[in-house]
Amino acid sequence: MSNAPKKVSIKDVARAAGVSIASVSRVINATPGRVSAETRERIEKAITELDYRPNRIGQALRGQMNDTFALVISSIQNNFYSAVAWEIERRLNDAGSAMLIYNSNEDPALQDRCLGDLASRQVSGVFLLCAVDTPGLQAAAGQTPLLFINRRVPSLPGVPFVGIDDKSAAAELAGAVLRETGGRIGLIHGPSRSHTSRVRRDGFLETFDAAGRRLEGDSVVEAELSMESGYACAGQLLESGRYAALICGNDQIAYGAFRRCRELGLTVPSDLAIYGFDDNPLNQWLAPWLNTVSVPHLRFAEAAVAGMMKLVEGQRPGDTILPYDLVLRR
Amino acid sequence: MSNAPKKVSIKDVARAAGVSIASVSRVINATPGRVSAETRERIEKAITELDYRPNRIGQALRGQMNDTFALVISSIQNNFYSAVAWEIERRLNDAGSAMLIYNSNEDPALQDRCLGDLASRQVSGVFLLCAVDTPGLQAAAGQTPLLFINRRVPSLPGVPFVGIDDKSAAAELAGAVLRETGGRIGLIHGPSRSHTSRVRRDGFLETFDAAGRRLEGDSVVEAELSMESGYACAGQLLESGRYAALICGNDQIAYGAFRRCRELGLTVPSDLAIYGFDDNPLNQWLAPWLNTVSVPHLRFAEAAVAGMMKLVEGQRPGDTILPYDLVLRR
DNA sequence: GTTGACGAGGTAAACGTTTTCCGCATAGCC
DNA sequence: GGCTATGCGGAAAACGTTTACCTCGTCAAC
Repeated sequence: MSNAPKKVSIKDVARAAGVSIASVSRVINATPGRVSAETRERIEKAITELDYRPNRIGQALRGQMNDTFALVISSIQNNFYSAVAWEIERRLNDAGSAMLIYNSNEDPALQDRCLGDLASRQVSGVFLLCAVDTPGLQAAAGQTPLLFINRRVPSLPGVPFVGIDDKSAAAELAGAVLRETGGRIGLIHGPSRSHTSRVRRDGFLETFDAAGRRLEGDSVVEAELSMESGYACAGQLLESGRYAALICGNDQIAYGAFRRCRELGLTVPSDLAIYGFDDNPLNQWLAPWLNTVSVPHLRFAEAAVAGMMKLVEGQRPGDTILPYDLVLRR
Repeated sequence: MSNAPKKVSIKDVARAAGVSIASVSRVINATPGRVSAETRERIEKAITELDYRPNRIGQALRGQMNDTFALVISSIQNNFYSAVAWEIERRLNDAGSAMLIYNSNEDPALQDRCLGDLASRQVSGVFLLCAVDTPGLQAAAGQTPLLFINRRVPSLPGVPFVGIDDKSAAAELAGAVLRETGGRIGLIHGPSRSHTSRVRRDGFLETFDAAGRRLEGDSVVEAELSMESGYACAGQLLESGRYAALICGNDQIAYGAFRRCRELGLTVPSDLAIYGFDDNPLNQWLAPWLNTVSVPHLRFAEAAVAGMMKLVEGQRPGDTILPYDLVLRR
């Protein structure tokens, strides 16, 4: 404890090697052709002997850069988001960068607090895993490289986006529902505040309309993207009658619906089929009853990191629309 | 994009208010009795007008402190760990701090890479959510405030710990198993490399011994703390005979075992009961069949943050042993 | 022998803060 | 009026880097 061994700085290395700090810096940064082989060797020896590691704070202050990224996630409970977050972390770490993490909880004020905090930390870039449109977001857009994942904010078309074609995925899932059931269909979609949720909802509804099986108004309800809300909305729906299938705006909502069905004595999927969206990696272990759209979270992370790297180099990457898969479990 | 509006620094505020940067700093830090009310007011006006926020990098460089903490988590897949992590993040954010996150994946080399990276980032403290004993950990212990959560490292008794009494929890759970089943019992415990896993295993085995129902050697297998490993080990166990109950080292293992049972045509819990450990918050939604020990993840986070705050203030908080609950679902 | 180029390495400024030290008034005291 | 105490505020050093600029040899070319 206490008497911490003094941190070793570039000065100590310079002194140990008998050179100036400039030369040490040149060795660290592998500046080409500025230091002789013999001096370089001496410095490297001193570095390993002292176990010196350049202080990132000093580097950041001087170079305005940080090798630190931030990820703002809108729902800590959503395991699909977690999975994406972790994959991003892994890739950033492999690249020698670190990741700050913030939860915005879909709350505009909280999101802005996060973004403000970030600004004062000089991060190199920010991943937004489902952002909401706020003044703070608009302000941040001019200051820091931003990248949207899974949900875009229409008022910021210049910010690159990584996601899937939600509309067509929703339409395909709706097609599968139509094929597999002739009974009554319920829809619990996400909040219309979210662009992605709106697009999915429209994909579902338009497909049903086109097939001549328009959903009645009381078969469609709006939920938050949470298990609790799915539970509540499923209860509301199911007390007004029998359903053959429930389509949910994402897997979290589906989990809530599942619990409600169980409590009502309904067996899934024999009494009623449940459809979700995202394909949480946990599903194959715990939710074999869930039909869903598999969104490739690994490729999300990959594309997001690649896009961010371009961004920090000053390029302007385009949007990345990834393929998805229908997962129909019986 | 590009032409980013120049960041506003303390100098700009000083110029705008017609004072020196020292005075601005005094206002920011609320240094008592060093600046007159009228000057303070002028400075505060300039601050809000320019929307100035002190640069944390500069502050960190000067003050050797960062208001940034790190959390190293050993398994990204474990939702219980995620839940704890998120609760810590929330509390740190409320306190105006940020959280860097790292995944060690139970890999000693990866953990040491994380700790090395952390050292160069001058973090204020590190939460270790299930650490493994490595040279890098020993080195970090002298440099930075450390706090163990859920798993201690016996060779570092000086580092505070937040957790439960795993031995007695395991014994209680084993007692419940004995009470509820007269059939054959299998145990899939965690890796003996982990102190916590060893303690839990001993708690189980000693209770069975004491009750005169010693488990035969082939009813006990060692798994990693993952669903995949639980799946594999459950397969190994179940091919050697029928079991009335399977006790798993944690919930992740139990999920894997559940999937194996399902694939073997066994119904849980009527054909066979499954017992886990941790009580992942998801269980109440997706795993109503799972008996487990409920570890209070909110209080973990609370105690961990409180302990860390003491640590950064130079105090030496003691270990925190929290209460647990048996969750027996029928 | 003078010049120029080039290679190696040092000096010092700059990044944005905090904090120590100092100076300048004003006020209070004799 | 001279003295000190006090309150306010500025100057500058320091934190650990990077990098633009400079200096000093050495060597080749004329």
